[in-house]
Amino acid sequence: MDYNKLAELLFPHITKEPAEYEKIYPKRNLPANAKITRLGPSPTGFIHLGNLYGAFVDERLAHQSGGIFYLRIEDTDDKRQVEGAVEAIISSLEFFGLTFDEGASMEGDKGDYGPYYQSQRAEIYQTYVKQMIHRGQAYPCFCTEEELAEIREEQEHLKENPGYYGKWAKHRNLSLEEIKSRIDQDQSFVVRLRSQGTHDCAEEEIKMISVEDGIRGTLTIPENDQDIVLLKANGIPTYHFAHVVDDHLMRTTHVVRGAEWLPSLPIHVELFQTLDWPLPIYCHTAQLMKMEDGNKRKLSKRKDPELSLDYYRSEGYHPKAVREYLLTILNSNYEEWRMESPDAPQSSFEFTVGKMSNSGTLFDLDKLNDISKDVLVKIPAQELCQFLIAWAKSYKTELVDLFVGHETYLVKILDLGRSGNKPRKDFVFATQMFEFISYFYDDYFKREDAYPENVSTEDAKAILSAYLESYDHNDDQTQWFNKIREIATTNGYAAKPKDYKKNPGLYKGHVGDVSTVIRIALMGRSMSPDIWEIQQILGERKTKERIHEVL
RNA sequence: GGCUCCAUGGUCAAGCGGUCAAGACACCGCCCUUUCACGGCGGUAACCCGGGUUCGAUUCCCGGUGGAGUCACCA
Repeated sequence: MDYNKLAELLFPHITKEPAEYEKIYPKRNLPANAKITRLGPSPTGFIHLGNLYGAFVDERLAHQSGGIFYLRIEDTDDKRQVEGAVEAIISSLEFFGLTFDEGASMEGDKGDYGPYYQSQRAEIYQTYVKQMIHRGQAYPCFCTEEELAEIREEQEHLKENPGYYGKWAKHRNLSLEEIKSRIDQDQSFVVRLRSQGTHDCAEEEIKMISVEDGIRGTLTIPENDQDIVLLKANGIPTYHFAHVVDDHLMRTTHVVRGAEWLPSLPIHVELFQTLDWPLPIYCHTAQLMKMEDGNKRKLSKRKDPELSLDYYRSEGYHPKAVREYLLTILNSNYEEWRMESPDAPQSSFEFTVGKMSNSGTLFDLDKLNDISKDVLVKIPAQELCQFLIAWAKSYKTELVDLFVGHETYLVKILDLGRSGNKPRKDFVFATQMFEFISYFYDDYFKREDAYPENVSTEDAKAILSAYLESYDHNDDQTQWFNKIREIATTNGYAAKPKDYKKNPGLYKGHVGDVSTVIRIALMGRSMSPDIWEIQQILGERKTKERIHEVL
């Protein structure tokens, strides 16, 4: 077989030599230990927490080492393109604090190793494919979908491994004439790898290969024997081939990807070897799991829309909280570090791939919420106010007028009980925050809770009218509370909870019950920060009004 | 089904041949307290099973079992 002729027959339009690309995309001029990582999303526009989790690893590895983190769009599947998806991905990641040094961006490609859209790199891939054909490392395959299905059926019948390999690879050894005639008939073809591996032997002879994984250590896997598709009929490469060519030419040093790629690692290893390129360091991350029917399951794009990044954005989780959570599940020593350095910026933590867990991590909303509380309590009210406004503008437009123009009011509310050495940790995410402070806004104020059981309706009225009567907006907190004690006493409630505990028979309840009545009249619920402070913000008129309403 | 990965409390997760087997979340109790939080103290709760190796295995090896992933002209 004259491979030279074959290569020309198949790719007459390709005139460049691989060496030219090597020159255009030289080794990067960076310090020896600088890591080059990339995120390669397919533009379905959907990106979930699991993607962010992986992206974080990329970002940390690159930026901690003075390397490069770039964005490459893996749009080799034309059936799955979604309009505006790239923008959505970029803005999502940006929101959560992930920035790229290079690659696809809102303003177009950035950097010297582009184009960064795989769909625009057809000529590059074909150049390498042509070279492989020329060397006898690849060949055209004209099998139709039906033929492939037949092969599979027969393999299933014979209980052999499915796939296109060895003796099943029907077009592996077509003659040049045969190929020529099929081309003349305009038959479409794919280009396949002529795999050097063979499983067509006794089990113990199957060659195993070892790969050092950054997270998992030494991986021992059987070598590849599949004649996988390199180039699809439309001239666009499959993921496997695009990955190898791109990560080589873009000089990626660390390939971070989910564990679902582990089974195809042998393919990639063979490709790198065939092309005689050094292997990048693979880091196969554990999958983020979800509990379903008592079993853990990998997060899925289709099945778990509630785990899309947009879900967290719309619920109003603060990006810093999400990052903090991700970091704690990403590196087992992060939490410990955080306890020792509660105020250090996240970026000063030294992230290491070796500290990553390699079993699936269950996504834990409780934990996220808890972490979120700790994160939010440290954010100044002023900043929280801006955060709430930005959130409302995107996801809750009816609240915008409530906030904008009344920032001072909002800031006061958000700052309630947060000073001192035991600040309240009431806030978790925007939706919840607004719910929590909603009683400050008449349109959203509602009375939900009932008076305590030990307080009769008559007593409640008596307490409230006495409260209204003695109310002086200028009282300081102590004066105000002394009045409450008086009201408690005159109505048969203990002025101090301890008195009540000592002699429960002497009282109907204690001062706490009295304040609860007032609290419910004012806020509509039995849980809230300090009543006096709330009244100061609410103002005298509104305070009195609300008491009046229930009398 | 083949292949691969994984296996410590409900969840996340330290551990790397000898520990009373950390810690965090959740849960429960107590304290603080005018409510709810916050905070403090305490509590319930774990090494999948069976063989080895060893003076000694959660830790190393083998075999089960269980879970997950993957077997496309999708990534």
